[in-house]
Amino acid sequence: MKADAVLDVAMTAYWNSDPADVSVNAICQMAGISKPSLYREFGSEDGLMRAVLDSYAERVLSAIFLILQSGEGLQDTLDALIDFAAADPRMETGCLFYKMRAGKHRLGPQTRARVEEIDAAAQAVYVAFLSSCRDADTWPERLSIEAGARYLGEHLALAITQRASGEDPARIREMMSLALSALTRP
Amino acid sequence: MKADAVLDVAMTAYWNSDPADVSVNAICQMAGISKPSLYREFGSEDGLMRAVLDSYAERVLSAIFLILQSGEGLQDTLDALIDFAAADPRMETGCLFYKMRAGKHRLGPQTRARVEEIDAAAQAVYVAFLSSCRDADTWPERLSIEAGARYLGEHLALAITQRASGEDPARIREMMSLALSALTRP
DNA sequence: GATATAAAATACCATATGGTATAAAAATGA
DNA sequence: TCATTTTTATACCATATGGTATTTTATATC
Repeated sequence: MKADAVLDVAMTAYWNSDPADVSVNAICQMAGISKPSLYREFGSEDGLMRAVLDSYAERVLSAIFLILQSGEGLQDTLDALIDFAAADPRMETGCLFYKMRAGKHRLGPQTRARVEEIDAAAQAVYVAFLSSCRDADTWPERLSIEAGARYLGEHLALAITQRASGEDPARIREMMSLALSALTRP
Repeated sequence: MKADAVLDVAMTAYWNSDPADVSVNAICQMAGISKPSLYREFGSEDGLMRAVLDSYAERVLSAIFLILQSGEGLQDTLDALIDFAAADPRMETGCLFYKMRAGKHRLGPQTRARVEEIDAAAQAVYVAFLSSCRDADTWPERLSIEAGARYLGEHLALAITQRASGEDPARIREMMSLALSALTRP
């Protein structure tokens, strides 16, 4: 059994339920490998989670960053983000990164550090996006780019997290549209 | 040791960290009672949590409902809510109810049922509040009262949850103000 | 004061967790 | 073909969990 296959199994398991609710034993069983094999490959549960998060980041989070860098103007890009959060099938069971972030205190040191790195990277991407294409006419006065970026990030997380809890996509779309309209209304 | 004192100890423990991270053993130790005593009083961990949630609801959640029923107009009441979420010292470590709701799948049946009851009650209170004092001029067109109520509830939860994770109160206030401005802007 | 009764504390059980030592098996070398 | 080394799997360990049976302690009654 190759390490990539184990990573895949662990990722879908963590992703479909919650990292805190999936044990190492369960992953070994699902992947059909023994615990010593897993520990030789990843060192610890923390090491496994960190590897899963890395793999997840480049396979999924990059999709969000791509939307932000495609650059079709503020309103269109926000609409694309809303589409992604409320309708993309990949987010049907939520976002593994947000799940990890929500239970950050339960993570091991490696995984927690990666979560914080990714969080900072995402914030930087939001800032770059907003400063590249915000419209001075519709942007709220006295709202800094940084604050707008945090606002955007929080609402993306909120929408996708609601997705994981089975909320109606139409409602999620309505909520997120309403929230983000604060960034494009004069 | 009286049952009320145990309830108090359990409530602050659950509240300051997270219901999922506090064991029955730890509560017994903190309260200075034995496990059999606790189990005789509350039957199970689920029973204890349900009792704690009931006690919490009448001691804390009622404060939110009071703000909504005091009726000073839409904008003023929303400001009072923002104040409560971002600055009230009782919310410094977050809201126990929201913590339970966020980890709903980890709760026992009694507690989970209570969480859903309280959730529905809160939504009803928001609806009553909004329909009593919304201003047809500033209320967004094509936004139902129910959707507005959900929006309000979600942002209250978001703000208080951010409070629990140590976010800067000033930032929380800024975010929540921005979000709720969607309900009072023409 | 002796005894019956209610309360509480200790000790315990079954289970699950993350993690590892040891025994079995397979592959590799001669 | 036999010996050596490396990989794999079984069995195990220490710990923590929710929950109880049993023993000890205190209380009340006679």
